[in-house]
Amino acid sequence: MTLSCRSWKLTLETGKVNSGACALVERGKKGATLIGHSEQVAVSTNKEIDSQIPNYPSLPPQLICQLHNVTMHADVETDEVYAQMTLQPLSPQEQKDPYFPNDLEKVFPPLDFSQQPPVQELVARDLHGNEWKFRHIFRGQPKRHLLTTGWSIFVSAKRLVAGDSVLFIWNENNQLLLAAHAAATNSRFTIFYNPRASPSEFVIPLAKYVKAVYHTRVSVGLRFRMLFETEESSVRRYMGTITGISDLDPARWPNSHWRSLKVGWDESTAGEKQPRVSLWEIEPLTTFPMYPSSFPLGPKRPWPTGLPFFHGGNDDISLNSPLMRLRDGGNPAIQSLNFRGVLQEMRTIDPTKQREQAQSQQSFLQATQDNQSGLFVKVYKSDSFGRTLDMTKFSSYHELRSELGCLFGLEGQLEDPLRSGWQLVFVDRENDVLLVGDDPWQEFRVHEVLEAIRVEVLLFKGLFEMDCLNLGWKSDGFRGQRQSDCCATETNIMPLTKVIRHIHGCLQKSARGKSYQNSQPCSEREMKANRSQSFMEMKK
Amino acid sequence: MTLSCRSWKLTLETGKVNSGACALVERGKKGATLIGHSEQVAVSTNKEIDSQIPNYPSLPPQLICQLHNVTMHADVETDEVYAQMTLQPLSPQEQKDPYFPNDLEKVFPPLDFSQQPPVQELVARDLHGNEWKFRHIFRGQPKRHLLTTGWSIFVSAKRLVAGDSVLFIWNENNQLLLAAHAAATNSRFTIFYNPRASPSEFVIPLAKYVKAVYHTRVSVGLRFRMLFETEESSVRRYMGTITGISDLDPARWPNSHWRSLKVGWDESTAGEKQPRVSLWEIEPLTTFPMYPSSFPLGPKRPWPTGLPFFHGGNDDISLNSPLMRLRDGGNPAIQSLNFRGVLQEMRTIDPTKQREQAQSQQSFLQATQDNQSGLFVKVYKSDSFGRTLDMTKFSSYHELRSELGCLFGLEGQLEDPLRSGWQLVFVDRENDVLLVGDDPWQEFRVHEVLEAIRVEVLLFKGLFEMDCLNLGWKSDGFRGQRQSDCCATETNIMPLTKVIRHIHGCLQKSARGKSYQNSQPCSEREMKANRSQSFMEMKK
DNA sequence: TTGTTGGCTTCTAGCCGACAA
DNA sequence: TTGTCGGCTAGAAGCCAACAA
Repeated sequence: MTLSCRSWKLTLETGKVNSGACALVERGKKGATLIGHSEQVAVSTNKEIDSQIPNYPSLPPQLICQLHNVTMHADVETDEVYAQMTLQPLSPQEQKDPYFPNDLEKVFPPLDFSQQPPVQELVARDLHGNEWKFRHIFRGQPKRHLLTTGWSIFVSAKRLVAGDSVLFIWNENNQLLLAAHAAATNSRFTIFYNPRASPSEFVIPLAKYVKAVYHTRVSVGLRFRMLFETEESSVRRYMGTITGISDLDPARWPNSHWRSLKVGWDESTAGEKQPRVSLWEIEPLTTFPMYPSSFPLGPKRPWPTGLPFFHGGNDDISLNSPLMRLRDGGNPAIQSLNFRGVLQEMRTIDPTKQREQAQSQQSFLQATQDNQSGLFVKVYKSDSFGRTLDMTKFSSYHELRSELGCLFGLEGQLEDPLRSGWQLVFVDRENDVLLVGDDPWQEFRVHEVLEAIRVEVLLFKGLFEMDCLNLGWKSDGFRGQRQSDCCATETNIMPLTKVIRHIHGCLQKSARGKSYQNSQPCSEREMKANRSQSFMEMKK
Repeated sequence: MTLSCRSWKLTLETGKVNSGACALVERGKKGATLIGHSEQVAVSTNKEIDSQIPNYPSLPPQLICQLHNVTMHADVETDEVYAQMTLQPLSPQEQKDPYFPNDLEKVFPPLDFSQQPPVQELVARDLHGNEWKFRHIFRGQPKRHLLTTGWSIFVSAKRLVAGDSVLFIWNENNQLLLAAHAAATNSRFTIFYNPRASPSEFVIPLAKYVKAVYHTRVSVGLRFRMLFETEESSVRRYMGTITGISDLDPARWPNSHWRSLKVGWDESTAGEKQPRVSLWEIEPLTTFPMYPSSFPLGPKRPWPTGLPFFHGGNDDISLNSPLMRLRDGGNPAIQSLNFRGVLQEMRTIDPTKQREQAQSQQSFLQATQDNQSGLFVKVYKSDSFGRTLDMTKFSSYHELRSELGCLFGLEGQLEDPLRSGWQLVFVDRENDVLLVGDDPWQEFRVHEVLEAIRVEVLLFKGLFEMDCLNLGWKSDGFRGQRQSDCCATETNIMPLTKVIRHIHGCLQKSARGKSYQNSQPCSEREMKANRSQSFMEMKK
């Protein structure tokens, strides 16, 4: 279940799961993978008791969860029906789903290989911002990454932050490198949902979410239909037009698809209808490019923006809109990237500055369009200052690359990105990172550059540490139980282009996957056996 | 500062304390001991961001804290001024205050003295309900109580629940035995207060609180004055009448004095005034029995109901009203007890049952009053079922005791409570536990029994383990620092009557007190010195 | 009465490559 | 490729009575 974690009232499950009527089975069967979103029940109902919503500062906008249980309740005072749901974040293994790429990115901070063996202190952070330190070492035969020290403290303290099975690892530049979904024991949480308090659909199947978010192109002006249940439980269709696309709460929950569409309704009677809806609630009237369901998965797949693994949600740079713009299929290169890590490394400008820049750039573009003298964009090299470039001067990618190479002292290197490591990319107004060169030049110049106001062309050479850490929980830390090292997969240091190809490759081998298994705690009995054995040996 | 912990927006203080203007200095100087209360800012302001209020299930309604810092801020959007306060729970030592009895009760679960030395696993719980296990042993020369094992885990994990410096220890009957206020390091927390959002005074001096709560008799019908600040910052008096006394939120915060008075206002212009106020906000017009300030503290002092140490707040039985009913002074016996531990041992009935019982009893009393045939009350012995008793049959306490002794097989024992350990008490509708026998019989029979609907007479023989545990924090758990045992004072096992006399004694020696000192963490330097020393010795 | 110390023991937690699945 | 094991070690954590304040 993917949760757009707006304002869940999270309560830790204290005991056994209740059984009861499952009113939400129609939308997603118990045990099925679902997507859920929430409103602030408290604010809507003005009920004191509902407003005790904890604030997890680093909670990402999406968590992939499984629905375990739904029970229905009625408010004693108002008789309003509400649902209680038990959710459990999915492990990476469980997230293997035809709709998602299987291989989630695996990232480590860079190791100093001059040491033998290479060791580092790995600092991870949980949803509450607590720091957890682990010793990360690269040793063994064959060589492997191990997290040794740190588990016992983490495990013994973990019960205090029950519900936390996610660790985030950041590098020194505050980039999110890794999110380790650990085993789901003790991580269930319960949600209370009052359907009257939230105008939008609350729980929907994951399939519906994925189809809407990744396989539907929406844009301002798009006409759509939307179903509403009437008071008499019958269904009616209302027509409307998309008037805007933006995060409902960009500051707190950037990248949440939850009610990201501003809409206008055709009928005046629909005046009370909510002014914002979610992608999956509407039926677009133009059947614009959607993936045919028979279409093979693989290269044509865009990088899934909504994945929780790249949205820590606790830094300043927001990905304003997560909507993927799909291109024509068949192109083997992945053209659209929305990779927070990349993004952050490329833009170390603080938000205020960024906003100012966007504004000045907007007026600048406005001006240039008025006098038709040129089409200026700013270009940046990742380690130097930006420059202004008139796009009308160029008639091909080659010319552009050549000029940029001169400007930044990278003569020739842009022509061979795979070897040089320098890759020309641009960031559109939706903060998607796109490779320069895949679209025909004219289309790129006119469409891509003109379309967006905040187009920026960037030169980028980034090193990325990849591969997903396979973190299982350690044993439960009971006395006498053994704490063994935790093994993790290898760190790959590679330039952006390789990252892209790597992602590409990952998408292709979608069906195959590694096994994510949690370490089994050693039983008390076994431990005792071990002890008496060594005792016997000593006596000999 | 005593906090009626309604719905603080608690945020952990991450860094240094801000300095700034202290607008609240008029009401309580920085550093002074104050009492604060809060409303749900979120509900009042309808602001989403304010409603993220964590729910601490076991947070008692009062915490005694000290105000460290107040800074004023203004909301960026609305320009509303709000205050940020840094609070710190007081240690037992710091709580020594002329208004409070100095000797807080010291309680341990019973030790099995057949073992030599007696050892037990002590389970404590913090405000979040997390369990902490310690090894409790009684050894040394002279014998003393020590908590040995358990500190390192607690200390290393404590950072996760910063702000928690209170541990509660319960016995197997779910009685609160002990609340250990540990040293305040790392336990500061910050409160944001929006005065516009809460109609009631937010921060008031502790003295004002104590005077209002413990030394003022209020009752329904009482006329009072109350000051209001007008828009022009001048002051006006409004008149009103108390129309009810009840907890604002009996379920979540029983025993909070926060806005416990329902009031009606005289002037129609006062219509917008809040319908509930707190005790300390009003000036009663009848100067009904209040302690003259020169009156010696001691025997006449009722057991302070509002003390945090007996209100864990996380069980089902609520002390519905905390208002003390004061009797005439000069009687050396403490007549009013509101001792959660006592109460719980005596009433193991679950709340639903209790409610049913109260209802049936109500109708029963109604019926008997109609036909005037008797005055029936239920009597209970702590280890057997209740029986119904007609109070009109008795003409003296002696007859009542005699009959009860027969009923429960305690012939003669009720006459000598100090020796037998059996004490006749009753619980009034405010759940106060009162000794039977201190009022004249007629007054008792008519006034006490008839006054309340839910009068219950109980026989009680309870063993209480007393004396306050002197728990200091261990050193901060840094590697290389020594974790030494924690010493605690002795366990006293005594019957209820002795408990009462003990409390009595405690109240008398109000000024004298034991020292509650926290253990000082061993410094890194000292530790190193120690090590090198022993290393040198080894070399010799 | 109680905090601290020295000296001691216990044993967790950690470390490591081997090995097998 | 990765989970677990045996064997090992360092050092934290614990234990205790003595002592001093």
